[in-house]
Order: sequence, then structure tokens, then C-alpha cells
Amino acid sequence: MSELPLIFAALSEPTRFAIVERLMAEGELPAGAFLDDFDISAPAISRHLNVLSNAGLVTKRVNRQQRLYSARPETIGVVSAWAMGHREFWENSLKRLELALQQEMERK
Amino acid sequence: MSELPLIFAALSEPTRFAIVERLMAEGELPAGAFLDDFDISAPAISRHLNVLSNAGLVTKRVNRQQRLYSARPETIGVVSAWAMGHREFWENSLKRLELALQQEMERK
DNA sequence: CCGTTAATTAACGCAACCGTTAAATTGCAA
DNA sequence: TTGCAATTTAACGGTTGCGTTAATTAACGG
Repeated sequence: MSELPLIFAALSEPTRFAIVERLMAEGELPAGAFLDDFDISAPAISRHLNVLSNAGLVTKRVNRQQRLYSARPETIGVVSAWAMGHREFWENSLKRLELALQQEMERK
Repeated sequence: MSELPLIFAALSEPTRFAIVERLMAEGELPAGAFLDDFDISAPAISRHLNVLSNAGLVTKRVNRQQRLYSARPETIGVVSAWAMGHREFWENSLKRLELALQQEMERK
């Protein structure tokens, strides 16, 4: 029984993906902080945050009128652990990918 | 422009996730190889393989009557690279997770 | 050729997903 | 208590996703 499909489902929605990225970069933020990032209503944001919470990707903390959300490192770690578990499968390809990127950088 | 949500969407479906896992473990397999793994029809399998192909997770090769599918290391590498790009965010948590797992193993 | 095997495409139904607006909840502040 | 601010819940509608069966394509084997 793997929770990965649930995690992937939560991250498959571009708005939710962006929310998680921002939370990882900036740390704890109130729900309202995402209203300016996307052209969707507050209820839509709220539901996205709830989906992320159900997948274990964020936690909620109440402070005064605000609901403060944070990304959960453990769950991002689960994704990482899955990828690392298949490292032998993709590592050669990734080396080539990194090399290509590096050469691309140097060429500029 | 990130292709990650598309990749995550493809992996969010348990059947597709299992298909990718098997292809990574066993290498190239014909479409029919997955018929016994799940309780769904051949057309359903075919559509799942097409979704995986559109996300860049598998490639198709024709040989006689068979369509042989393989997992694409580069795309798994993209997921890995994303997780590694946020390593500083989750690494401490992952260490604790590994430690807990290790202690769990030793306790048995 | 003919029948079988392997797989896909077509057509359809149902459930889930994601958006909206309106209403409800909760805390704060005048 | 009145009202505002922050967020969620309720109710509804359109689109997408995933399954089915039936039909089609393509290649092989007698």
C-alpha cells in the first residue's frame, strides 16, 4: 500500500503544485497569501489547500483569524525516497542530462 | 514551464503507477503483459499506456504484432531532480524518517 | 485465404474534479 | 452589538477521467 499516487494526484494540479513550491521556498503562509498568485476565488484556494492537507503535503495551524499553512518535509521526502529507490534505473540518464545542461550553460 | 504536473498526473493513477514500477523493474514489456496484473480490459490498459507515453514516462517500440513498452529514465530523473532541488527542505526530516525505519527494523 | 493473436480506436455512461456564487463560521475591533 | 476580515462549507454546473463493449487494424501461422 503506497501513498504515492495520492501525493502525485495532489501535485498534479498546477495551482496546487505552485502552492507547495511557494510554501517550501517561503515557509509558513496564510491561506490568503495565494489569492494574488492565481485567478481563482478564495473557496477554490481553500479546497486546494484541503486536498494538499489530505495528501499529507501541508499542515494547518490556526492563529487569530488566519489559517497558516506549511509544507511537510516528510511527504516531500517520501517522493524523494521513491525516486532514490529507483536511482540505479535513471542515474545514467540523469548524468547525461546534467552534462547536457552544463554544456548548455558554458556555451552561453 | 514545468512538465512536472503532467508527470505527476500520469503517476497519480494506481494502475499506471504499478505499470511504471514493473517496467522499471523488469525492463521492456509488451502491452499484453499487464493484462493479468489488473482486473481491467485491454483497451483500458492501452489507454493507460498512452497517458504514460504522453507524459514522457514510457516509450513504445513495434515488433511484429507486439507493442513493446519501456520506462524512460530521463523522466523519472526529472522527478528525482525536482526532489533533489528541494533537498535542503526535506533532508533533516528524511534523516529522522530513515532513523525511525532503522530502529523499527532492529526492534524485530 | 482464413482464423487467431495483439493491440488500438470508437462510442458511450458514470463518477470525480474544479470552478463558481452564496451562505456560514470565527475572531477581532470599534 | 455591530460590523469587518479571513476562511471555510454548501450547492450547483461543466469538463475530464476511467471503465465498459463493439468494431477496427495489422501481423502471424496453417
